Amino acid sequence: MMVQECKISPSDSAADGPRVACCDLESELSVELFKALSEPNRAAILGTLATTGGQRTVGEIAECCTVDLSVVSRHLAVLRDAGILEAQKRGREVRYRLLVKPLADYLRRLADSLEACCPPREESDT
Amino acid sequence: MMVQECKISPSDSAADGPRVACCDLESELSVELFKALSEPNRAAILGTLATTGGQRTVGEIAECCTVDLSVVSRHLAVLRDAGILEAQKRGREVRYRLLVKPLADYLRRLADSLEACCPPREESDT
DNA sequence: AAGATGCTTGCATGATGGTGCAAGAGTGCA
DNA sequence: TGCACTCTTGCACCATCATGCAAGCATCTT
Repeated sequence: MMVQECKISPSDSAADGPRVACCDLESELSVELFKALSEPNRAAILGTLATTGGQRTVGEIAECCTVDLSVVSRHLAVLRDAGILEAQKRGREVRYRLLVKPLADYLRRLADSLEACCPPREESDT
Repeated sequence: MMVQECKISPSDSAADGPRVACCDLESELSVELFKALSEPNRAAILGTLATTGGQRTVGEIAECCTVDLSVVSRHLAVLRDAGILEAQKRGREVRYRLLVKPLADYLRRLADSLEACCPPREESDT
């Protein structure tokens, strides 16, 4: 709740090239990130920030769900601490922005790690 | 807990080609999948199944964490209902297998949907 | 048939987490 | 300085969930 650092590790795979070792998987698995995405209202918030794009104030974001604004504020903090959102204070307002690239990169890196561990078997994997 | 169907929708993006619409994002966001991955022991189970590869019995999988075997059995059911694992009963044993390809495809599809909504801005996204 | 093995399920318990309300902190305006 | 506005935080409540133990179910062995 208090940690500011980005929980999604910077895409070192890009620096190291496309090679992904098998043992990387467990370290890649960000339980906190998944936990952040595992709540319906937080998913709605993420969807809102993705579709509207750019920065949005807490009040604007809160329109996407029926819960109290304080609840939305807390959800935003969770997403921010997970490294998915970035907060920027301007005057009284706090504008949140979805960190699209880091999140998308993380998802792809995780997919790569998975398949690096277990090469897909076309005949059995559905 | 009881549902057998795969919660990860079959990769229709592959059928429709690389085009991903923005409004797809919310439907792509599988809260149940993320919830399944948001528990440390389940993440360990997934890591074990990924690194060892192939099918593993419940007893074998249970060695990866310190909790009771019944707990592991329940975690496996959650992962199976989320569409990540496949169970196959053989005699007394039940062998679980990680569905690598569907999971990896889902993660990449989600990444594509995200960037389809919000084209990455190189100057601001870290 | 009887017992052993492998796994699942019912039940109770403790921990975690989402929620609303009220209060607080920070900022802008008159 | 006082007030309105925006957001965060403390607190209490309730729901969900992870866990261990015991019992149950299915299968294999003798």
